[in-house]
Amino acid sequence: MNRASASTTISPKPPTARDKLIGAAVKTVREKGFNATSVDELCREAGVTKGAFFHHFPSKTDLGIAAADAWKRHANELFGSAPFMAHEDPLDRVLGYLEFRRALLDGPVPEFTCLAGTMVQESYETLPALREACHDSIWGHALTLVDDIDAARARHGITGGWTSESLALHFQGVLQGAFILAKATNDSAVARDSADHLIRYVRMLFNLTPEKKE
Amino acid sequence: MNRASASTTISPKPPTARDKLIGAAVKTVREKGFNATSVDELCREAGVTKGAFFHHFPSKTDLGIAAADAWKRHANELFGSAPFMAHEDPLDRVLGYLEFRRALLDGPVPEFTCLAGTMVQESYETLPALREACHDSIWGHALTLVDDIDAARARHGITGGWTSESLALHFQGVLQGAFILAKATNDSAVARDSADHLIRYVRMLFNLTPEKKE
DNA sequence: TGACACGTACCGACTAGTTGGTACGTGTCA
DNA sequence: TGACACGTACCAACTAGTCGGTACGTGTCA
Repeated sequence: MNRASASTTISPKPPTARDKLIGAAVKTVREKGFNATSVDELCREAGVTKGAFFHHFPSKTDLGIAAADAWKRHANELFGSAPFMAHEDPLDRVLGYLEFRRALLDGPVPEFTCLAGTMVQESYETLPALREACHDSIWGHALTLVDDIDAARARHGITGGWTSESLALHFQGVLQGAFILAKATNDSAVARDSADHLIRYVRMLFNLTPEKKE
Repeated sequence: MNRASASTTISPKPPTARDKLIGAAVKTVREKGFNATSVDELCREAGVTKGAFFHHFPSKTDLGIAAADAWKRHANELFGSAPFMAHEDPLDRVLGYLEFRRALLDGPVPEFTCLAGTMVQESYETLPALREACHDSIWGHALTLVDDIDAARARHGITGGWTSESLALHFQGVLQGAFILAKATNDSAVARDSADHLIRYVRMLFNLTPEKKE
Protein backbone atom coordinates (compact mmCIF):
# COMPACT_ATOMS: atom_id res chain seq x y z
CA MET A 1 0.00 0.00 0.00
CA ASN A 2 3.01 2.27 0.37
CA ARG A 3 4.85 3.91 -2.49
CA ALA A 4 6.83 0.77 -3.34
CA SER A 5 3.88 -1.60 -3.39
CA ALA A 6 3.96 -2.27 -7.10
CA SER A 7 7.63 -3.22 -7.21
CA THR A 8 9.78 -5.77 -5.45
CA THR A 9 10.77 -5.12 -1.87
CA ILE A 10 14.44 -4.70 -2.90
CA SER A 11 15.87 -1.48 -4.38
CA PRO A 12 12.93 0.76 -3.55
CA LYS A 13 14.46 3.91 -5.02
CA PRO A 14 15.33 4.26 -8.71
CA PRO A 15 18.85 5.59 -9.36
CA THR A 16 19.00 9.37 -9.63
CA ALA A 17 20.80 11.20 -12.42
CA ARG A 18 23.63 11.71 -9.96
CA ASP A 19 24.01 7.96 -9.38
CA LYS A 20 23.87 7.22 -13.09
CA LEU A 21 26.53 9.83 -13.84
CA ILE A 22 28.87 8.42 -11.21
CA GLY A 23 28.34 4.95 -12.66
CA ALA A 24 29.07 6.21 -16.15
CA ALA A 25 32.22 7.94 -14.93
CA VAL A 26 33.51 4.83 -13.17
CA LYS A 27 33.06 2.82 -16.35
CA THR A 28 34.11 5.26 -19.05
CA VAL A 29 36.97 7.02 -17.29
CA ARG A 30 38.62 3.67 -16.59
CA GLU A 31 38.42 2.89 -20.29
CA LYS A 32 39.49 6.17 -21.83
CA GLY A 33 40.91 8.32 -19.05
CA PHE A 34 39.47 11.41 -17.43
CA ASN A 35 40.40 14.04 -20.00
CA ALA A 36 39.40 11.95 -23.00
CA THR A 37 35.92 11.48 -21.57
CA SER A 38 33.70 14.44 -22.40
CA VAL A 39 30.76 15.68 -20.40
CA ASP A 40 28.46 15.00 -23.35
CA GLU A 41 29.69 11.44 -23.50
CA LEU A 42 29.11 10.90 -19.79
CA CYS A 43 25.59 12.26 -20.16
CA ARG A 44 24.91 9.99 -23.11
CA GLU A 45 26.28 6.97 -21.23
CA ALA A 46 24.22 7.81 -18.16
CA GLY A 47 21.10 8.60 -20.17
CA VAL A 48 20.74 12.08 -18.69
CA THR A 49 21.03 15.58 -20.07
CA LYS A 50 23.67 18.21 -19.62
CA GLY A 51 21.35 20.21 -17.48
CA ALA A 52 21.12 17.32 -15.05
CA PHE A 53 24.89 17.00 -15.04
CA PHE A 54 25.51 20.58 -13.97
CA HIS A 55 22.60 20.51 -11.61
CA HIS A 56 24.35 17.81 -9.57
CA PHE A 57 28.02 18.70 -10.17
CA PRO A 58 29.48 22.21 -10.39
CA SER A 59 32.13 20.96 -12.82
CA LYS A 60 33.43 17.85 -14.53
CA THR A 61 36.20 17.70 -11.93
CA ASP A 62 33.59 17.49 -9.19
CA LEU A 63 32.10 14.41 -10.83
CA GLY A 64 35.59 12.89 -10.84
CA ILE A 65 35.89 13.61 -7.12
CA ALA A 66 32.50 12.08 -6.40
CA ALA A 67 33.41 9.04 -8.50
CA ALA A 68 36.69 8.57 -6.61
CA ASP A 69 34.78 8.66 -3.35
CA ALA A 70 32.19 6.18 -4.59
CA TRP A 71 35.04 3.97 -5.79
CA LYS A 72 36.61 3.89 -2.34
CA ARG A 73 33.31 2.92 -0.71
CA HIS A 74 32.74 0.26 -3.36
CA ALA A 75 36.19 -1.25 -2.72
CA ASN A 76 35.88 -1.27 1.03
CA GLU A 77 32.48 -2.95 0.80
CA LEU A 78 33.75 -5.52 -1.69
CA PHE A 79 36.79 -6.54 0.32
CA GLY A 80 35.26 -5.99 3.74
CA SER A 81 32.57 -8.58 3.06
CA ALA A 82 34.73 -11.06 1.13
CA PRO A 83 35.09 -14.66 2.39
CA PHE A 84 38.78 -14.35 3.34
CA MET A 85 37.85 -11.89 6.07
CA ALA A 86 36.45 -14.79 8.12
CA HIS A 87 39.90 -16.31 8.72
CA GLU A 88 40.89 -16.35 12.36
CA ASP A 89 44.64 -15.82 11.83
CA PRO A 90 45.28 -12.25 10.64
CA LEU A 91 48.07 -13.55 8.39
CA ASP A 92 45.48 -15.71 6.63
CA ARG A 93 43.37 -12.60 6.12
CA VAL A 94 46.33 -10.71 4.65
CA LEU A 95 47.23 -13.55 2.30
CA GLY A 96 43.55 -14.10 1.59
CA TYR A 97 43.26 -10.47 0.57
CA LEU A 98 46.13 -10.81 -1.88
CA GLU A 99 44.81 -14.06 -3.34
CA PHE A 100 41.37 -12.50 -3.69
CA ARG A 101 42.87 -9.55 -5.53
CA ARG A 102 44.85 -11.88 -7.75
CA ALA A 103 41.67 -13.76 -8.57
CA LEU A 104 40.04 -10.50 -9.62
CA LEU A 105 42.73 -10.01 -12.26
CA ASP A 106 40.73 -11.88 -14.82
CA GLY A 107 38.61 -10.96 -17.75
CA PRO A 108 38.81 -7.73 -19.73
CA VAL A 109 41.39 -5.20 -18.59
CA PRO A 110 39.03 -2.21 -18.15
CA GLU A 111 36.98 -4.16 -15.63
CA PHE A 112 39.64 -4.79 -13.00
CA THR A 113 41.66 -1.58 -13.16
CA CYS A 114 41.51 1.18 -10.56
CA LEU A 115 39.62 4.41 -11.17
CA ALA A 116 41.70 6.42 -8.72
CA GLY A 117 45.00 5.18 -10.13
CA THR A 118 43.85 6.10 -13.62
CA MET A 119 42.68 9.59 -12.70
CA VAL A 120 45.62 10.56 -10.51
CA GLN A 121 47.99 10.37 -13.47
CA GLU A 122 45.98 12.99 -15.27
CA SER A 123 45.30 15.23 -12.30
CA TYR A 124 48.28 15.28 -9.98
CA GLU A 125 49.84 18.40 -11.45
CA THR A 126 46.76 20.14 -12.79
CA LEU A 127 43.69 19.40 -10.61
CA PRO A 128 44.74 19.34 -6.95
CA ALA A 129 41.24 18.64 -5.64
CA LEU A 130 40.92 15.55 -7.84
CA ARG A 131 44.43 14.40 -6.94
CA GLU A 132 43.48 14.65 -3.28
CA ALA A 133 40.31 12.63 -3.86
CA CYS A 134 42.32 9.93 -5.63
CA HIS A 135 44.78 9.92 -2.75
CA ASP A 136 41.95 9.47 -0.26
CA SER A 137 40.50 6.68 -2.34
CA ILE A 138 43.76 4.69 -2.50
CA TRP A 139 44.92 5.40 1.02
CA GLY A 140 41.47 4.93 2.50
CA HIS A 141 41.49 1.41 1.15
CA ALA A 142 45.15 0.60 1.88
CA LEU A 143 44.88 1.62 5.52
CA THR A 144 42.12 -0.94 6.14
CA LEU A 145 44.90 -3.57 5.87
CA VAL A 146 47.29 -2.11 8.42
CA ASP A 147 45.67 -3.57 11.53
CA ASP A 148 45.71 -7.09 10.11
CA ILE A 149 49.35 -6.77 9.05
CA ASP A 150 50.23 -5.50 12.52
CA ALA A 151 48.34 -8.35 14.15
CA ALA A 152 49.95 -10.90 11.82
CA ARG A 153 53.41 -9.61 12.73
CA ALA A 154 52.62 -9.82 16.44
CA ARG A 155 51.13 -13.30 16.18
CA HIS A 156 54.01 -14.71 14.11
CA GLY A 157 56.82 -12.76 15.75
CA ILE A 158 57.90 -10.89 12.64
CA THR A 159 59.80 -7.61 12.92
CA GLY A 160 62.07 -6.60 10.00
CA GLY A 161 63.01 -3.12 8.91
CA TRP A 162 59.64 -2.14 7.48
CA THR A 163 56.35 -0.71 8.67
CA SER A 164 52.93 -2.29 8.24
CA GLU A 165 51.69 0.85 6.57
CA SER A 166 54.47 0.77 3.99
CA LEU A 167 53.62 -2.86 3.20
CA ALA A 168 49.92 -2.05 2.79
CA LEU A 169 50.83 0.75 0.41
CA HIS A 170 53.27 -1.54 -1.38
CA PHE A 171 50.34 -3.89 -2.05
CA GLN A 172 48.46 -1.06 -3.72
CA GLY A 173 51.53 0.05 -5.64
CA VAL A 174 52.22 -3.41 -7.02
CA LEU A 175 48.60 -3.75 -8.12
CA GLN A 176 48.57 -0.29 -9.72
CA GLY A 177 51.73 -1.24 -11.59
CA ALA A 178 50.19 -4.54 -12.61
CA PHE A 179 47.27 -2.63 -14.11
CA ILE A 180 49.67 -0.57 -16.20
CA LEU A 181 51.46 -3.66 -17.48
CA ALA A 182 48.09 -5.23 -18.31
CA LYS A 183 47.03 -2.11 -20.19
CA ALA A 184 50.27 -2.12 -22.15
CA THR A 185 49.63 -5.69 -23.36
CA ASN A 186 45.85 -5.63 -23.27
CA ASP A 187 46.19 -8.91 -21.42
CA SER A 188 45.93 -9.70 -17.75
CA ALA A 189 48.47 -12.55 -17.53
CA VAL A 190 51.36 -10.21 -16.76
CA ALA A 191 49.35 -8.68 -13.92
CA ARG A 192 48.71 -12.09 -12.38
CA ASP A 193 52.43 -12.89 -12.57
CA SER A 194 53.21 -9.70 -10.70
CA ALA A 195 50.61 -10.51 -8.06
CA ASP A 196 52.24 -13.93 -7.65
CA HIS A 197 55.57 -12.25 -6.95
CA LEU A 198 53.88 -10.08 -4.35
CA ILE A 199 52.27 -13.07 -2.65
CA ARG A 200 55.61 -14.90 -2.66
CA TYR A 201 57.22 -11.87 -1.05
CA VAL A 202 54.69 -11.75 1.77
CA ARG A 203 55.01 -15.48 2.41
CA MET A 204 58.76 -15.09 2.69
CA LEU A 205 58.41 -12.09 4.99
CA PHE A 206 56.39 -14.30 7.32
CA ASN A 207 58.72 -17.32 7.01
CA LEU A 208 56.28 -19.48 5.08
CA THR A 209 57.40 -21.60 2.14
CA PRO A 210 57.68 -19.32 -0.91
CA GLU A 211 55.23 -21.39 -2.93
CA LYS A 212 51.87 -22.40 -1.59
CA LYS A 213 51.35 -26.15 -1.28
CA GLU A 214 47.92 -27.69 -0.91
CA MET B 1 86.83 19.96 -42.16
CA ASN B 2 83.53 18.08 -42.06
CA ARG B 3 80.15 19.66 -41.65
CA ALA B 4 80.66 20.25 -37.92
CA SER B 5 83.99 22.05 -38.24
CA ALA B 6 82.78 25.45 -37.05
CA SER B 7 81.32 24.26 -33.76
CA THR B 8 82.71 22.42 -30.76
CA THR B 9 83.49 18.78 -31.21
CA ILE B 10 80.61 17.87 -28.94
CA SER B 11 77.01 18.04 -30.15
CA PRO B 12 77.82 19.02 -33.70
CA LYS B 13 74.24 19.33 -34.93
CA PRO B 14 71.75 21.79 -33.47
CA PRO B 15 68.50 20.13 -32.39
CA THR B 16 65.89 20.04 -35.11
CA ALA B 17 62.27 20.98 -34.55
CA ARG B 18 61.60 17.26 -34.37
CA ASP B 19 64.04 16.78 -31.49
CA LYS B 20 62.69 19.79 -29.65
CA LEU B 21 59.11 18.55 -30.00
CA ILE B 22 60.04 15.12 -28.66
CA GLY B 23 61.79 16.77 -25.73
CA ALA B 24 58.77 18.94 -25.04
CA ALA B 25 56.50 15.92 -25.17
CA VAL B 26 58.66 13.93 -22.76
CA LYS B 27 58.55 16.78 -20.28
CA THR B 28 54.99 18.06 -20.60
CA VAL B 29 53.15 14.79 -21.12
CA ARG B 30 54.70 13.41 -17.94
CA GLU B 31 53.38 16.42 -16.06
CA LYS B 32 49.89 16.74 -17.47
CA GLY B 33 49.17 13.57 -19.40
CA PHE B 34 48.84 13.04 -23.14
CA ASN B 35 45.31 14.29 -23.72
CA ALA B 36 45.66 17.35 -21.53
CA THR B 37 48.71 18.47 -23.49
CA SER B 38 47.68 20.34 -26.62
CA VAL B 39 49.59 20.58 -29.85
CA ASP B 40 49.82 24.35 -29.43
CA GLU B 41 51.33 23.93 -26.00
CA LEU B 42 53.90 21.45 -27.27
CA CYS B 43 54.86 23.88 -30.03
CA ARG B 44 55.18 26.73 -27.55
CA GLU B 45 57.28 24.60 -25.21
CA ALA B 46 59.52 23.47 -28.05
CA GLY B 47 59.76 26.94 -29.59
CA VAL B 48 58.50 25.83 -32.98
CA THR B 49 55.37 26.48 -34.98
CA LYS B 50 52.44 24.31 -35.83
CA GLY B 51 53.62 23.99 -39.38
CA ALA B 52 56.84 22.44 -38.15
CA PHE B 53 54.86 20.07 -35.95
CA PHE B 54 52.78 18.65 -38.76
CA HIS B 55 55.74 18.67 -41.09
CA HIS B 56 57.49 16.13 -38.84
CA PHE B 57 54.51 14.25 -37.39
CA PRO B 58 51.35 13.29 -39.26
CA SER B 59 49.37 13.57 -36.02
CA LYS B 60 49.70 14.24 -32.32
CA THR B 61 49.56 10.50 -31.72
CA ASP B 62 52.62 10.04 -33.92
CA LEU B 63 54.57 12.43 -31.72
CA GLY B 64 53.53 10.34 -28.74
CA ILE B 65 54.83 7.24 -30.50
CA ALA B 66 58.13 8.90 -31.35
CA ALA B 67 58.45 10.14 -27.77
CA ALA B 68 57.84 6.63 -26.39
CA ASP B 69 60.57 5.32 -28.67
CA ALA B 70 63.00 8.06 -27.66
CA TRP B 71 62.16 7.34 -24.04
CA LYS B 72 63.12 3.68 -24.43
CA ARG B 73 66.46 4.56 -26.02
CA HIS B 74 67.10 7.14 -23.31
CA ALA B 75 66.44 4.57 -20.56
CA ASN B 76 68.58 1.87 -22.09
CA GLU B 77 71.48 4.30 -22.51
CA LEU B 78 71.11 5.61 -18.96
CA PHE B 79 71.04 2.19 -17.31
CA GLY B 80 73.36 0.49 -19.79
CA SER B 81 76.18 2.89 -18.97
CA ALA B 82 75.52 3.17 -15.22
CA PRO B 83 78.27 2.21 -12.75
CA PHE B 84 76.48 -0.87 -11.40
CA MET B 85 76.85 -2.55 -14.78
CA ALA B 86 80.55 -3.07 -14.04
CA HIS B 87 79.89 -5.62 -11.29
CA GLU B 88 81.21 -9.03 -12.10
CA ASP B 89 78.48 -11.03 -10.34
CA PRO B 90 75.22 -10.76 -12.31
CA LEU B 91 73.30 -10.72 -9.03
CA ASP B 92 75.22 -7.58 -8.07
CA ARG B 93 74.19 -6.05 -11.36
CA VAL B 94 70.53 -6.92 -10.73
CA LEU B 95 70.60 -5.50 -7.21
CA GLY B 96 72.67 -2.57 -8.44
CA TYR B 97 70.00 -1.83 -11.02
CA LEU B 98 67.31 -1.75 -8.35
CA GLU B 99 69.36 0.41 -6.01
CA PHE B 100 70.14 2.77 -8.86
CA ARG B 101 66.45 3.05 -9.66
CA ARG B 102 65.65 3.63 -6.02
CA ALA B 103 68.23 6.42 -5.93
CA LEU B 104 66.54 8.04 -8.92
CA LEU B 105 63.31 8.34 -6.91
CA ASP B 106 64.30 11.70 -5.56
CA GLY B 107 63.40 15.24 -6.30
CA PRO B 108 60.18 16.42 -7.93
CA VAL B 109 57.71 13.74 -8.96
CA PRO B 110 57.37 14.72 -12.64
CA GLU B 111 61.10 14.22 -13.16
CA PHE B 112 61.37 10.54 -12.26
CA THR B 113 58.10 9.17 -13.61
CA CYS B 114 57.77 7.09 -16.75
CA LEU B 115 56.48 8.56 -19.99
CA ALA B 116 55.28 5.23 -21.38
CA GLY B 117 53.46 4.30 -18.18
CA THR B 118 51.71 7.65 -18.19
CA MET B 119 50.64 7.48 -21.83
CA VAL B 120 49.50 3.87 -21.85
CA GLN B 121 46.71 4.66 -19.38
CA GLU B 122 45.24 7.17 -21.79
CA SER B 123 45.75 5.18 -24.96
CA TYR B 124 45.22 1.48 -24.29
CA GLU B 125 41.59 1.43 -25.33
CA THR B 126 41.54 4.31 -27.77
CA LEU B 127 44.89 4.63 -29.60
CA PRO B 128 46.24 1.15 -30.35
CA ALA B 129 49.36 2.40 -32.12
CA LEU B 130 50.38 4.49 -29.12
CA ARG B 131 49.58 1.65 -26.74
CA GLU B 132 51.86 -0.60 -28.76
CA ALA B 133 54.67 1.98 -28.66
CA CYS B 134 54.31 2.23 -24.88
CA HIS B 135 54.42 -1.53 -24.65
CA ASP B 136 57.61 -1.64 -26.70
CA SER B 137 59.13 1.06 -24.55
CA ILE B 138 58.46 -0.75 -21.26
CA TRP B 139 59.18 -4.25 -22.50
CA GLY B 140 62.22 -3.15 -24.50
CA HIS B 141 63.73 -1.92 -21.28
CA ALA B 142 62.55 -4.74 -19.01
CA LEU B 143 63.96 -7.43 -21.28
CA THR B 144 67.48 -6.01 -20.98
CA LEU B 145 67.43 -7.39 -17.42
CA VAL B 146 66.48 -10.96 -18.22
CA ASP B 147 69.94 -12.23 -19.10
CA ASP B 148 71.42 -10.95 -15.85
CA ILE B 149 68.60 -12.46 -13.81
CA ASP B 150 69.10 -15.77 -15.60
CA ALA B 151 72.84 -15.65 -15.00
CA ALA B 152 72.33 -14.72 -11.35
CA ARG B 153 70.04 -17.69 -10.84
CA ALA B 154 72.54 -20.03 -12.47
CA ARG B 155 75.46 -18.66 -10.48
CA HIS B 156 73.63 -18.84 -7.15
CA GLY B 157 71.66 -22.01 -7.78
CA ILE B 158 68.22 -20.40 -7.51
CA THR B 159 65.22 -22.03 -9.12
CA GLY B 160 61.77 -21.30 -7.64
CA GLY B 161 58.46 -21.28 -9.41
CA TRP B 162 59.00 -18.09 -11.40
CA THR B 163 60.57 -17.00 -14.66
CA SER B 164 63.29 -14.40 -15.07
CA GLU B 165 61.14 -12.51 -17.53
CA SER B 166 58.26 -12.30 -15.06
CA LEU B 167 60.65 -10.92 -12.43
CA ALA B 168 62.02 -8.30 -14.83
CA LEU B 169 58.47 -7.23 -15.62
CA HIS B 170 57.60 -7.25 -11.93
CA PHE B 171 60.41 -4.73 -11.40
CA GLN B 172 58.82 -2.42 -13.94
CA GLY B 173 55.38 -2.97 -12.49
CA VAL B 174 56.46 -2.12 -8.95
CA LEU B 175 58.15 1.04 -10.18
CA GLN B 176 55.14 2.07 -12.25
CA GLY B 177 52.96 1.55 -9.20
CA ALA B 178 55.41 3.53 -7.08
CA PHE B 179 55.07 6.42 -9.53
CA ILE B 180 51.30 6.38 -9.09
CA LEU B 181 51.59 6.41 -5.31
CA ALA B 182 54.05 9.28 -5.54
CA LYS B 183 51.70 11.21 -7.81
CA ALA B 184 48.84 10.67 -5.37
CA THR B 185 50.82 12.22 -2.53
CA ASN B 186 53.00 14.56 -4.57
CA ASP B 187 55.85 13.12 -2.55
CA SER B 188 58.43 10.50 -3.44
CA ALA B 189 58.92 8.90 -0.01
CA VAL B 190 56.19 6.33 -0.58
CA ALA B 191 57.84 5.33 -3.85
CA ARG B 192 61.18 4.76 -2.13
CA ASP B 193 59.47 2.61 0.49
CA SER B 194 57.97 0.47 -2.24
CA ALA B 195 61.35 0.14 -3.95
CA ASP B 196 62.80 -0.99 -0.62
CA HIS B 197 60.21 -3.75 -0.43
CA LEU B 198 61.15 -4.82 -3.95
CA ILE B 199 64.86 -4.92 -3.12
CA ARG B 200 64.11 -6.91 0.03
CA TYR B 201 62.10 -9.37 -2.06
CA VAL B 202 64.94 -9.95 -4.52
CA ARG B 203 67.45 -10.40 -1.71
CA MET B 204 65.22 -13.03 -0.16
CA LEU B 205 64.71 -14.77 -3.51
CA PHE B 206 68.49 -15.13 -3.71
CA ASN B 207 68.92 -16.20 -0.07
CA LEU B 208 70.67 -13.03 1.04
CA THR B 209 69.85 -11.34 4.35
CA PRO B 210 66.66 -9.33 3.87
CA GLU B 211 68.32 -6.09 4.92
CA LYS B 212 71.57 -4.92 3.43
CA LYS B 213 74.46 -4.63 5.89
CA GLU B 214 77.56 -2.65 5.09
C1' DT C 1 -9.92 20.65 1.10
C1' DG C 2 -7.60 23.26 -2.02
C1' DA C 3 -4.99 27.17 -3.55
C1' DC C 4 -0.70 29.23 -3.32
C1' DA C 5 4.40 29.47 -2.42
C1' DC C 6 8.44 27.42 -2.79
C1' DG C 7 12.20 23.93 -3.66
C1' DT C 8 14.42 20.26 -6.21
C1' DA C 9 15.28 17.72 -10.39
C1' DC C 10 15.84 18.06 -14.81
C1' DC C 11 15.79 19.81 -19.83
C1' DG C 12 18.24 21.28 -24.11
C1' DA C 13 19.61 25.22 -26.93
C1' DC C 14 23.33 28.21 -26.72
C1' DT C 15 28.12 30.36 -26.27
C1' DA C 16 32.91 31.44 -25.94
C1' DG C 17 36.91 29.37 -26.38
C1' DT C 18 39.98 25.41 -27.59
C1' DT C 19 41.08 21.41 -30.25
C1' DG C 20 43.75 18.75 -33.87
C1' DG C 21 44.61 19.43 -38.34
C1' DT C 22 45.08 21.85 -43.22
C1' DA C 23 46.54 25.05 -46.96
C1' DC C 24 49.75 27.52 -48.64
C1' DG C 25 53.59 30.80 -48.51
C1' DT C 26 58.76 31.62 -47.69
C1' DG C 27 63.54 31.11 -46.75
C1' DT C 28 67.64 28.28 -47.46
C1' DC C 29 70.89 25.27 -49.17
C1' DA C 30 72.79 21.45 -52.04
C1' DT D 1 66.06 25.05 -59.31
C1' DG D 2 63.84 22.28 -56.62
C1' DA D 3 63.41 19.77 -52.44
C1' DC D 4 63.18 20.25 -47.71
C1' DA D 5 62.31 22.69 -43.27
C1' DC D 6 59.74 25.58 -41.42
C1' DG D 7 56.17 29.88 -40.72
C1' DT D 8 51.36 32.04 -40.97
C1' DA D 9 46.68 31.97 -41.41
C1' DC D 10 42.90 29.59 -41.00
C1' DC D 11 38.98 26.01 -40.28
C1' DA D 12 35.45 22.74 -38.73
C1' DA D 13 34.51 20.11 -34.83
C1' DC D 14 34.33 19.76 -30.30
C1' DT D 15 34.84 21.44 -25.41
C1' DA D 16 33.11 22.66 -20.64
C1' DG D 17 29.98 25.36 -18.86
C1' DT D 18 25.56 28.74 -18.92
C1' DC D 19 20.92 29.94 -18.86
C1' DG D 20 15.96 30.42 -19.26
C1' DG D 21 12.59 27.43 -18.65
C1' DT D 22 9.53 23.10 -17.23
C1' DA D 23 7.65 19.36 -14.24
C1' DC D 24 6.45 18.01 -10.08
C1' DG D 25 6.58 17.19 -5.08
C1' DT D 26 5.81 19.27 -0.43
C1' DG D 27 4.60 22.37 3.23
C1' DT D 28 1.28 25.82 4.84
C1' DC D 29 -2.69 28.16 5.90
C1' DA D 30 -7.40 29.92 5.17
